[in-house]
Amino acid sequence: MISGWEDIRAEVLRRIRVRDWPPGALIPTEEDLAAEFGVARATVNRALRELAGAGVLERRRKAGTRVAALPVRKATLDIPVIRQEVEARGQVHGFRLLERVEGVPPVPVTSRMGLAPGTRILWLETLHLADGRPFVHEGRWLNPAVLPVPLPDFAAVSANEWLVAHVAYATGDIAFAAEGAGPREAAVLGVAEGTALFITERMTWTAEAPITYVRLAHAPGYRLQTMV
Amino acid sequence: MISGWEDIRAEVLRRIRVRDWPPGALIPTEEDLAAEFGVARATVNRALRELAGAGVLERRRKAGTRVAALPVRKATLDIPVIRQEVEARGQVHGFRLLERVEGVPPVPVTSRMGLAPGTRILWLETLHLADGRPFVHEGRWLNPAVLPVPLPDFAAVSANEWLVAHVAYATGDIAFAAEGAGPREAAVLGVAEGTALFITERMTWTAEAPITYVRLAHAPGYRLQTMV
DNA sequence: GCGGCTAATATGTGCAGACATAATAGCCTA
DNA sequence: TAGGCTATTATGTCTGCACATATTAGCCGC
Repeated sequence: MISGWEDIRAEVLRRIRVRDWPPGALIPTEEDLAAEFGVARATVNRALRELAGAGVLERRRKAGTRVAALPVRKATLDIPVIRQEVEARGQVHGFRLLERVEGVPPVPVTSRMGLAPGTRILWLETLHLADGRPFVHEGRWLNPAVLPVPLPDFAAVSANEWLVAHVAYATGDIAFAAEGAGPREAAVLGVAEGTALFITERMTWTAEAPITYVRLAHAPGYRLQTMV
Repeated sequence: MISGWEDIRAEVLRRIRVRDWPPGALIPTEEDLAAEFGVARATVNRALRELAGAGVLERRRKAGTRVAALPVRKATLDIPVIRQEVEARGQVHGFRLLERVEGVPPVPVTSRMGLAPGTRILWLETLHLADGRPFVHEGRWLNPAVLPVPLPDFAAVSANEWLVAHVAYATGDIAFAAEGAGPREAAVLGVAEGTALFITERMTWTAEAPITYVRLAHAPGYRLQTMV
């Protein structure tokens, strides 16, 4: 017996998968489906809206709902705090603050952060450990102009966790790439120079000003995984 | 004037960002908010549900809704078909089928696909081009047992696009990693051996049987980007 | 036949009310 | 005091109705 929007979502997905409704096909209207399943239109709407959000359906007013021809798979990733990530593997998290200085970031960073050239901001370099072994090398530029004072001792509290607890973040973007280890990363992570490393880059903003730019270089073997 | 669930979502987000409601804090109940904004509870529910889905709020029955203390950023990635990805850059997509043979995949692949050891399946090796230059090296194991016959000429039509159009996919998972280029990848992509490459691995299943396992090795410079 | 206006239509969103469900807080008993 | 049961409560979901909005199909005039 079908009832509830999750049942309807499952049934619609089943019909798409067994090709009752092949890619590109127009499916019945919400009203028709509601009548067929014996539920209210709002319930069908909820189910179809979810499937459209997942990229399985394409909906347009008046035009109707059709099965996505080239399903742009929308994968959702959980980007946890590093400590949680390590602990989720059953390992013990630790970190060492390697450097804390003020300076002028390189041009690509200033431009991406939208800072005036020559602005001096805070640089933190941290090595995260899992069970005592190098896990991630973190390089972070922090804009002190938007931070509450006093700043903590970043050797005792991870910058990431202090920020989420004390700064009103707004938006950001994340990028992933693969790069060969530079001399500094190689030395800190204990790998040969040029070793392929998984890189995560994050920019965070308040409504107006940049908060922080982070570059994470993950130790070899790191994988970012998703379920679709 | 606030009305409509998107306005409410924005207002709640604003209060979180300006720390009216700091991380970990309990926010008013749906009923209270509905009264405050002069809307129906369903409207508030829609707004709060969206924010919970984005990882900004945590909701539990009876316990109420609280601002996520460690916001597990949920990033959504669009995983398009390679042709679309190339065309979105304003480049011309092309591809060359390098190899098509039947064989027994290596053990890690058979086990991940859940195939009996020794099963012979189809292997396709393809090089995707953007404006004529190497873009992605694709290695693909295909389970012919679940494919409709006749199989097409994969030199003329990309395996990926033929599959989405002709096979009832069901689920899959995606993983990203960084690896040094092997001899084959280096030769095909025109880079030095050991060059850091961005790797995408995809497994696709019908309800019961594995369909395909793909490994994509992206040419240097590739970035996977997200907006949060 | 062509261009533009209009009416029809499917989805988007809203409301008020209802019942379901999970999880806590507090009570009651041993 | 500890343990378990129960009432309470906030969210989860559903219904039936209504109106808004985008977009298409078709009509109409030229």
